[in-house]
Amino acid sequence: MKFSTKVVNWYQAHGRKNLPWQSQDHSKVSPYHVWLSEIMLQQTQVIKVMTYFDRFIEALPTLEKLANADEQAVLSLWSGLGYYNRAKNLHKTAIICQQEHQGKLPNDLSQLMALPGIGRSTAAAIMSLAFDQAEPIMDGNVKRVFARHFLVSGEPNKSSTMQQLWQLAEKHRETREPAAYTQGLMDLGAKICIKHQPKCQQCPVMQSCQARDQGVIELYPEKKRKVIQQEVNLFCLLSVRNNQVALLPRKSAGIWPNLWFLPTFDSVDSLNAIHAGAEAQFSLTHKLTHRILHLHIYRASGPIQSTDLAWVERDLLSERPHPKALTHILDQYDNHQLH
DNA sequence: CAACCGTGGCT
DNA sequence: TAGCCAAGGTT
Repeated sequence: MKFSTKVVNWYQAHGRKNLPWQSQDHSKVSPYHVWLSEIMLQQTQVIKVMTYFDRFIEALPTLEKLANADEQAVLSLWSGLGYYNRAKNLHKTAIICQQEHQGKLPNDLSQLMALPGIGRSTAAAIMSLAFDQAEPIMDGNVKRVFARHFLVSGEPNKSSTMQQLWQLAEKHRETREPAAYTQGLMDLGAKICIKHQPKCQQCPVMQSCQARDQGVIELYPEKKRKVIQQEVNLFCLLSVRNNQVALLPRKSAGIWPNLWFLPTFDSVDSLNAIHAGAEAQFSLTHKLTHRILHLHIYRASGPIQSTDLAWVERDLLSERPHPKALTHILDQYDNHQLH
């Protein structure tokens, strides 16, 4: 039996069929739902996406409503999910679909890849899951399954490694049931061919797995090269009064683009230059993928001068897109107030 | 290419 | 604990 057939059969028996963006009836699968889920799931675990997905669809049930929404509203629905350019690109793509694709996601791999935030794997996932076309994906799960099964060495993100993986993916394309195959591969990676202690006894392709045959399963795929996290000190002004907090919108590029956060400076001097007498309150560390942020929180000594400044009711913070770090800072502030 | 871009759970 | 990394894409 072919590799892909084994995966499809396994999916029918053991795969996930009740995720919020799935439908038992394939003719009812919504490309909009599939696309949104794929974007949310980039570098993000399924369990976390669940609540965000439902809330998002409830607020913006159609691609048209997404296109007509404010970017701030879209970012608000994304608050806490991370990688905020995903949300900005989602919004941009919805607008492009309205203008150039009759209000729909194009049923075409190249046209999908031309849209902001949609790369080859996401485009292929939409093609197979939403349109039932035989386009192979190559996400983290599939990389692990393929690297083990076909013994693909090399750093997983190196172009030469990716090239080998894509070649294998194309070779093992499934034309009869593309959606079941794609979902089956991802489920296999998520449930069976997991990083530590994979459940090979439950794996439909165990017999042909080369890494298992050679007893090197946990050595594949190779580890990613470690990126050095640069440490950054940021100096933030925290002003709270009458249950309101003073926030500024961040720049449209860099960390937390267009999100609301405390007025922030990159040195004490630049903070003092504008806010002489600001008083240090507490510090906390916030880790990003490539940065370790040391956030030093100061209490403003006087009024903050800025035309963009907004005093936001803390109870209404959900209406303003903001990073998790702001929540952490306010939690810390509350703790300090209590003691 | 390699850096950039969040967050949280697991070991 | 500290590292690893999850349904990646863009610049």
